[in-house]
Amino acid sequence: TFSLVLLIEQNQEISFTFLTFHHSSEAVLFPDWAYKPAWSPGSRQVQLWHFLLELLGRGEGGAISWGGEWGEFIIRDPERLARLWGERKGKPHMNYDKLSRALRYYYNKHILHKTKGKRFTYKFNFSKLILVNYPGFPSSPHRSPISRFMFRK
DNA sequence: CACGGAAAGC
DNA sequence: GCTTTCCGTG
Repeated sequence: TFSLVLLIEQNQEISFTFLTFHHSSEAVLFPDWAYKPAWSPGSRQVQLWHFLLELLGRGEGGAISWGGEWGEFIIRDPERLARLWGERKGKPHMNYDKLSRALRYYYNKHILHKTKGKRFTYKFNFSKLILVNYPGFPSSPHRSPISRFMFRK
């Protein structure tokens, strides 16, 4: 588990996505700016793990859903998930073979690991999740207009 | 299926 | 830098 401290400045509204887990009393509160794609100029485009959290947070359930363990998720419909991801990225030929290669690149970056022996099952390394910087926080020396969560190495 | 190298795309 | 594409290997 980890705790999150937020510094709220005056008159600032922050939208949150509340991610809950089926078989756990634990939950993660994600500020939307921490992982959702920004639309402002200079924005980076959405990353796959952002997209996965977005679907999981919506509880959409058909293509992907949380598993039994903390941070674990199961891809219920691999080709449908790939199609949704492909639509988001403008890649009409996306499929699970290619999407899963992108997931495997996350292993070395400590974002995900595989739940071995369980088909289509991966696990977020939430214990390595850290907050980089808060948008507009004046004392941050290297502040950028877009703040993010990152997975600590 | 799952893995990871290699190369290309953006 | 983060995939996307392709593919040989277990």
